[in-house]
Amino acid sequence: MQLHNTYTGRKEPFEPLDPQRVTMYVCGPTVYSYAHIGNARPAVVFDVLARLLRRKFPKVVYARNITDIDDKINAAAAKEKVDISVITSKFAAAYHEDLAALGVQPPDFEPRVTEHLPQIIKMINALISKGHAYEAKGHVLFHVPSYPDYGQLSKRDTKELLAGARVEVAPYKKDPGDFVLWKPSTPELPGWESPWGRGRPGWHIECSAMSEALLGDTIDIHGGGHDLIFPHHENERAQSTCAHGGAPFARYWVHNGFLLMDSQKMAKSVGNVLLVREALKLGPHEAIRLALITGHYRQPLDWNDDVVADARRKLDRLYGALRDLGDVAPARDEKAPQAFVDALEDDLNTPLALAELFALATAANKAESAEEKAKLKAQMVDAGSMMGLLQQSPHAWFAAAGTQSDGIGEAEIEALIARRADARKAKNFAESDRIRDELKSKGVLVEDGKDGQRWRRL
RNA sequence: GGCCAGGUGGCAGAGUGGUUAUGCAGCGGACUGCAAAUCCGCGUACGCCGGUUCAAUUCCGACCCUGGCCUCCA
Repeated sequence: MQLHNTYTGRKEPFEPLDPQRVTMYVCGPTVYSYAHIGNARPAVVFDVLARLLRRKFPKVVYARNITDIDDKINAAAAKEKVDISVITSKFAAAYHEDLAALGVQPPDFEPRVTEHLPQIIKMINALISKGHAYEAKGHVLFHVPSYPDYGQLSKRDTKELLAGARVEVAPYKKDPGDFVLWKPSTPELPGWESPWGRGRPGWHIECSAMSEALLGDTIDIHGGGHDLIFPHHENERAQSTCAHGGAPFARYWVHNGFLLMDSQKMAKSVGNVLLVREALKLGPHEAIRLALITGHYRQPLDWNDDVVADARRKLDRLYGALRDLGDVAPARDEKAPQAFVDALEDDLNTPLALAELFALATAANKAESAEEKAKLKAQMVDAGSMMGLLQQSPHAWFAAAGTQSDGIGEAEIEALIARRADARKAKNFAESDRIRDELKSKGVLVEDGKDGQRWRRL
């Protein structure tokens, strides 16, 4: 299996430190608002990776944090005049709903910052005692020059790092690049007691501390969005490596590409933010998921109205093939074909894997023997499960996939189809076509097959 | 300005130093009462300019364009 490592800039053979146990940490959301479709991309991408790893290795420990201490959360709570836990529990629940709708399996651990203050404080203490951090005016700062390797992950030269920077340097910093591990809270802000007074952790230290607490000093895979490489992951790397006496932090750094909205950055200021819950209304949930993995995870993904429609038509074909296989029981012990697995194992090449899945669909459409059909059905369903697709019945897909819902029920559809079938038997094609048009006007397409009629919502 | 990622046929999107990606859309045929679905067949592609090579979309260099990051945005 190959995985692209941001650190080396290359695709490398993936071998976990412990062949029995793969550890993966992915940066999760800050829960101050609803997740947008760009937030969903890493969740889905690393879900596919986790599914693949679970097949290949005896044990996978996957942690994805929830950041529930943050200035944006504080701002949202202050605005609503509630405790931050009201905000964070609301949006954490919404996040779970959104991901569940996208077929994302829960990670093994979902650590929260509020539950790891002791570990965070302990790690900051370790950094101070090792000379990598210092206290200044109630803040604790990581001293970047104490870690000569700083900048290696993001390929940045620390000397030039601040040349074009857009922030003012706080006067208490020993070095302009030093970043906050702990900062003081004012009485009205949430805060936690620490050796440096009442305050709250910086953003980067939490991931280092939670990763250490759950997965150990060195983890196999650290994932997240491309935009997290700097400063977040660079800083995590510095913190963890220094706190652990030089032990490597993450062995493979994996980053998904950015999602663009109509070729533009998705941002509140542009007004083009698409929330996951809004996206889920654009089409079947499975189509939204597929749209997120239609391209390779490292490529930029340009979201627009067409990507969902496109994904839906792809699923129409795949489910159509499954439907045509009929009631045959999937063959036992028949798994996803090697070519499909190979595609995923080649740095999670979902587009190529998808092409293999379409090859199976074409073969299924041509299959004649029951044996062949049983085999292909099992292969398709198993391959689908590796990507979190094709896990519902074809009937459910075609009955629900429509967006032109006008409330016509299945019983009514079946009744009309029965009447139409009678008309066809009587060669009354005018009546047959009239009923077909009537159904179509209600968003239902009828298809005549050898064994009777089928229908789907448009 | 620095660093990173990308520019493939109508659209989406893989891949490769010389031979089919795949899907959607389109066209022709089969099938069908007509459709739909399905099957068969078809189409032109690799940003621009040089270089290496017998041969480059694929390697190298320059250039153009797009996007991201440059202290808390996945």
